[in-house]
Amino acid sequence: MAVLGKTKKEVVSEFRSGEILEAARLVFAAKGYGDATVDDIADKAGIAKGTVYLYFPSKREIFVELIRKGFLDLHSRTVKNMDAAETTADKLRAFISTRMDFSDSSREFFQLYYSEYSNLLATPSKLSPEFQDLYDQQAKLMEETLARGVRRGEVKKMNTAAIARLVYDTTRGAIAQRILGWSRRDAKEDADLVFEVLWRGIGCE
Amino acid sequence: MAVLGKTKKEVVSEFRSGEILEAARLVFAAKGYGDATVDDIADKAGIAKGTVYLYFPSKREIFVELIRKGFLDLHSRTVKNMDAAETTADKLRAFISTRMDFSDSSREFFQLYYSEYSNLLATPSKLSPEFQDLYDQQAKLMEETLARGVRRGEVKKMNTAAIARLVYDTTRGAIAQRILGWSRRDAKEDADLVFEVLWRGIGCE
Amino acid sequence: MAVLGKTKKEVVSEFRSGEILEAARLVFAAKGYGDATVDDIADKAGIAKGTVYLYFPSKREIFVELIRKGFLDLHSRTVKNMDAAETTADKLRAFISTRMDFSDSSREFFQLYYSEYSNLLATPSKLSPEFQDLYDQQAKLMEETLARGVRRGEVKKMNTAAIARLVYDTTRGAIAQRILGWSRRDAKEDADLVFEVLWRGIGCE
Amino acid sequence: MAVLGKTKKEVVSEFRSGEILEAARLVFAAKGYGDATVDDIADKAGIAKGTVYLYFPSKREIFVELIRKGFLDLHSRTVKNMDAAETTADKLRAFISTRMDFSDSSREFFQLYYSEYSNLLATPSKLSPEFQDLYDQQAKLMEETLARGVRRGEVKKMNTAAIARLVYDTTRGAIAQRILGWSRRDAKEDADLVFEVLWRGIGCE
DNA sequence: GATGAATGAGCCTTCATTCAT
DNA sequence: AATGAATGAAGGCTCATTCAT
Repeated sequence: MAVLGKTKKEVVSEFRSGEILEAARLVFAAKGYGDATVDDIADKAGIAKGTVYLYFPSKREIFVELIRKGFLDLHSRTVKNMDAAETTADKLRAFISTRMDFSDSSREFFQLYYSEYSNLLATPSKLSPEFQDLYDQQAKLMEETLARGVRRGEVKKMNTAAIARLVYDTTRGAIAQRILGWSRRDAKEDADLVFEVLWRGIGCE
Repeated sequence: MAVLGKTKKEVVSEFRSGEILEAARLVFAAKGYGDATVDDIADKAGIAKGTVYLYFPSKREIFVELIRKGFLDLHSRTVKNMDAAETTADKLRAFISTRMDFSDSSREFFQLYYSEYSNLLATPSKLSPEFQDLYDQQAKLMEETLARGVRRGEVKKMNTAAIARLVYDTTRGAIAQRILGWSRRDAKEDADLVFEVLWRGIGCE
Repeated sequence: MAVLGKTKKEVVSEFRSGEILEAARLVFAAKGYGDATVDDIADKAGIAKGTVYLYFPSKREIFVELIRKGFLDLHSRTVKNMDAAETTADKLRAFISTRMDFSDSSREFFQLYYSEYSNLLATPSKLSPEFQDLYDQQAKLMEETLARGVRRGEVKKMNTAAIARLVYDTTRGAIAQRILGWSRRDAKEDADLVFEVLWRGIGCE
Repeated sequence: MAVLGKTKKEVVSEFRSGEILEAARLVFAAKGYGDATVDDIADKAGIAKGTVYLYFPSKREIFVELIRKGFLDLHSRTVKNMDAAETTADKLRAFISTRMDFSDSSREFFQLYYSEYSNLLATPSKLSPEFQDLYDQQAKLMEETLARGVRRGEVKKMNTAAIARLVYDTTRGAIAQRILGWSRRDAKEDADLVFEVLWRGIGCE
C-alpha cells in the first residue's frame, strides 16, 4: 500500500471522482454545459446529488477538471509522439495525427474542449488562469518545433508564433469537421490532407 | 406603398426588430448567450421586456436571427469581393481579407457566430435546419471556387470539398486569435500570412 | 398626483411591499427567521414566490426592513410621548408605557426585534451597520433624558449611559414576560411596576 | 463499580458526551446555532460526524443539553452564594454578582442561553417542557428570597413574583451589555450599579 | 464503538415567458 | 402596440441524518 503511495481510501476516492467525471463527460457532451444539471450527472453516475459535492466543489469545477485531465492527456501523447519523430515534417505529422486519433477515441473531450475554447471568445474573463497556461503551453510546443525547423533549414523563415497558432487552428477545424460528421474520410486521410497543405505551406521544398 | 412592397406597419416593425437585434448583439457579445437576460436586451434597446416578445418568439430566436443576418451580410460581401477578383489566388485572398476585415468591424458578430458554431459540437441537435443550409451555402462557395481553380490549372488537383472546409477553418482560427487579442498584427498582415500558407499549400507553383 | 408626491405606480408598489412585509411579519413571528421560507411568505401574501423578489432583494432584507420599520415607528412614538411629558419621572413613565402598549399592539414586531437583538449576542458581526445606528439612537434618547434629569436635580448623579441601558433592559424584560404569557397583569400594571422600581432606584426622593 | 453508581462504559460515554458538548459550546457561540454544522462540532471535538450521533440524537438535542448543563451549574452556584449571604440585600448582591462573574468565565454559555431565551419569544412552542421547568425553578429562587425579605421587613411589600422576574431581566440585560462589548466597566462595577438601582427600588430604606 | 461516505429533502434565487391593463 | 408586474419551474448547493464497514 505504502509502496503505491496511496491508501485504500484515496483509491476509492479517486475511483469515485473518476466515475463522476466520466458521467459528467457524457452528460456535458450530450447536453452542453449550460443545459446539463448536476442531477443529470449524479443520475448518470448512479449516485445522489449530494455525493457529487463530496468530490467537487461546484458544477463548474467538474467541467474544469474534465478539460484539464483530457488536456494533459492529449498534451502528453502529443509530446511523446512528436519526440519520437525525427524531422520537423514528421513531427508536424505526428502532431496532427495524434490529435486526430485522440478525437476519435475521446470525442466527448473534444466537444467540450472546443466549445470551451470558443466560449472564450464571448467571455474571455471566464477563462480560469490555469486554462490560459494550458493553452500557452501547447502553443509553445509547436512554436519551438517550428523554430527548430527553421534553424535546421527544414522550415521557411517565418513568424513561428503566428504559424504555430495557425497549425493548431487548422487541425482543430479538421477535427471539428469530423465531430460534426461533415467528414466521411477516415482519420488517416484527414490527417494526411491537413499535413500536406500545411507542410507545403511552410516547409522547404 | 404596395410599390415598395412594405406597409408602414411593416417598416416600423422591422425598425423595432432591428433595434432589438442591435441591442441583443451587444449584450450577447458582452455576457455570452447564457448569462444575458431578456431584461438586459430590453434595457439596452430602451424598451420594455414584454415588447421584445412582440417581435421575437423567444430569446433563442433573437440569437438565431442575429446570426442569420450577420451571416448573410458576411456571405454577400464575400461573394461580391470574390466575384470582383479574377484569379483563384485573388479570390482566395479576397475571401480571407473580407472576413478578416469584417471581424474587425463586426467583432460582436464573430464572437457569437464562432461560439455558436462551436456549441454545435456539443449539441448538434440545437442547430436549426436553416443554419445547416447557411453553412452548406458557404462551403459551396469556396468549393466551387477551388474546383474552378483546378479546372483552370491554378490549383492542384485535390479533394476540393475537404480543402474548402480547411480554408474556412484556418481563416476562422486566425480571426479567433485576433478577437482573443492573441495577435497584435493588423488585419492585413494576418490575412497575408494565412493566404500565403494556404496558397503555397494548394496553389500550383 | 404630483401633489401627493407619488405616482400611481409607486403607490401600488408600496402597497405590495407592505403586503409582503405584513405576511413576512406573521410568518417570521410564527416560525422564526430560520424556519420561515420565502414560499411561506409568498403563500401568506397570496402571491408567487418570484414576486417577492420583485420587491425585496433577499429573504434577509425583508427581515431587516421589517425590523427597521417597526423600530422607527416605535422610536417616533416614544419620542413623541416623552416630549409631551414635563418631568423626568413622567418622561420615564412615558417611555415605559409607550413600549408596553406597543408590544401589545405589535406583538410580532417585538418577537422579531428581541430575537434579533439576542442573536447579536451569538454573532455580533451579522449586525448590519444600520441596526447599530438604530440601537445607538435609542440609547441616546434615554441617556439625554437622564442627563437632563440630573441637571434639573430630579435624578441622582450617576453613570447615565449605563443607567440608560439598564432602563431599556428592564423594560425589554417586562415586555418579554408579557409576550411569553408569563404575566397576566394588564399593560398598565406592568408599566407601573417597572416605573416604580426604576424611579425609586434612580430618582431623587 | 456499583459503588460508584456508574459502569466503566457509562464513564467513557459521559466523557465523550462532555467532549462533544464542549466542542459544541465553542462552535455554537462562534457561529450561532443556525450557522453551526454538525461537521463543525465533530471537527472541533476531533471525532467523526457519525460519532456525534452515537451520543446525541440530534443537533438540537446537543444544544438543549448544553443549555441545561450550564443552567444547572449557574443555578447551583447562585443558590450556594445566596445561601451564604445573610441579609436579603446581600442575597440580591450575591445573585447579581454570581451571574456577572459566571458570564465572564462562561461567556459562550450566556451567548447561547440568552439567544435561546429570546428565540422563545419567536417560537415558544419549541421550548422543551424541561426548559420551562428550569426557568420556573430560577424564578422561584428569587421569588422566595424576596418573599422572605418582605416578611423580615427588609423588602417593601410588593408583587414578589413580578419583581423576581424584573430582577432577572435587569441582570440579564447588564450581562448582555457586557457580552456585546457595550460596557467597559469591570464586572464588579456593573454588579454594583445593578444592585444599587434595584435595591433602592425594592429595599426598605 | 467509530467512522465518514452517502443520501436526498429542502432552500434561496433566477429568469424566460405570459397577460392584464 | 407597449408595458412591466407576475408567474413558477428549475437549478445549484447545503447539511442533518443514516448506515455499511
